[in-house]
Amino acid sequence: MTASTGARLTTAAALDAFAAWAIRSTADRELSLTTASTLATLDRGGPQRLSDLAVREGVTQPSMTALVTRLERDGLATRGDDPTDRRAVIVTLTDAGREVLVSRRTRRATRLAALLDRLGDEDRAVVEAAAGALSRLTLTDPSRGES
Amino acid sequence: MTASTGARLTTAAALDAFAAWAIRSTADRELSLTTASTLATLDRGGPQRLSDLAVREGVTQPSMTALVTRLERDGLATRGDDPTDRRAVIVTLTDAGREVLVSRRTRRATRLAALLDRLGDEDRAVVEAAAGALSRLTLTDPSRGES
DNA sequence: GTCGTCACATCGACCATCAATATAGTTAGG
DNA sequence: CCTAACTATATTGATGGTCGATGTGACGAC
Repeated sequence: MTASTGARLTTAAALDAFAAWAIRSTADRELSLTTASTLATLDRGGPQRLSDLAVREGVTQPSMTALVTRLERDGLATRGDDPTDRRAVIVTLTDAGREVLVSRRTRRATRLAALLDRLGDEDRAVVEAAAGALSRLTLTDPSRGES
Repeated sequence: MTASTGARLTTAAALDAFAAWAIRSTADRELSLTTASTLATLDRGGPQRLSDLAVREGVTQPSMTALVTRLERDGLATRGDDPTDRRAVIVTLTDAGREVLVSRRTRRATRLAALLDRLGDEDRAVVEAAAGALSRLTLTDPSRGES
C-alpha cells in the first residue's frame, strides 16, 4: 500500500457520499437511474440490440426486455427487426424519448445547481475546477452509464 | 440571469452525470440507497422516531414502516417504545447494522478509488481538492442523506 | 370527557429487478 | 439437408421498494 492509497480511499469515500446525496436530493420519480441511463445510451450509440443494451447497462436480459417494454409503452423507444438476424430486436430511441432525456437533464442540473449555491466561493471554485475531470472520468468509462 | 449561472448549470450537469455514473458503476445489491441512507442517519443521529426518519429520508411513513420491518427482520435495527409517547416507535441501529454500514462504505470506496485511478495526475489532483468541498456540501444539507 | 390530531400499521396497487426456464431462430458438423 | 448446439428474446415466479388510502390507538386542549 503506497502512501497515497489512503488519501485516495478518503477521496473516493467523500465522492461516493456526495454521489448518493446528489442522487437522493434531486430524486426524480419520472425515470429510474437504469431507465435514464438506457435512454442516454441509445441517444449516444443509436439503435442497438436489446441484449447489447442489457450488457451495457449491467442488467439481465429479462430486465432489459421489461424495461424496453415499458419504454415502448410510454412512447420513448421502439422495437424493430434486425434484417440480418431475425432473432434480434433493435431498440430505437424516439423523438419523445430524446425530449424526456433532455428535460430530465435540465431539471436535475437546475436542482443540483441550487444546492451548489450553498457552497462558499472558494469551495465552489474548486468544485467547478473538478467538474471537467469528473466528466472525463464518466466519459472514459468503457461501459459508460451517465444520466 | 447572471453571467455565472450558465457555468453553474454546466457544473451541476457534470456532477449529476458523475453521480449517476458513480452509483451505477459501484452498484451494490446488498442495500438500496434509501436503506443505506437510513442506516447512516441512525448511525449519526442515534435512535429516533420512525416518522422522523421518514421525513429525513424523504419517503412516506408507510415506506419507512416497511423499511424498518425489513431492517428488523435482517437484524440491522430494532423497534423500541418511547416512554414519553406510547404512539411512537423508536428505531435503534444494532451493532450488526453498524457493521454492515461500515463494510458497505469500505467496499464502495475501494471500488470507486479503483475507477479514480483512471484519471491523470492533474485531474486526480483537482478531484482530490474538491472532495472536501463536496463533503461539506453533503454534510451541511439540513435533510442530510449520505451513504 | 370529547374531539381533533398524531404516530404507526395495514392494505392494495404499482414498478423494477432477478434467476430460471421456455420459445423461436441461427449455424456448424456430418 | 438435418440435426444438435448455440443465441436472442420472452415468460414466469419471486423479492423488494414505493405510494395513497385507511384503520387503530394514544395524546392533548378545552
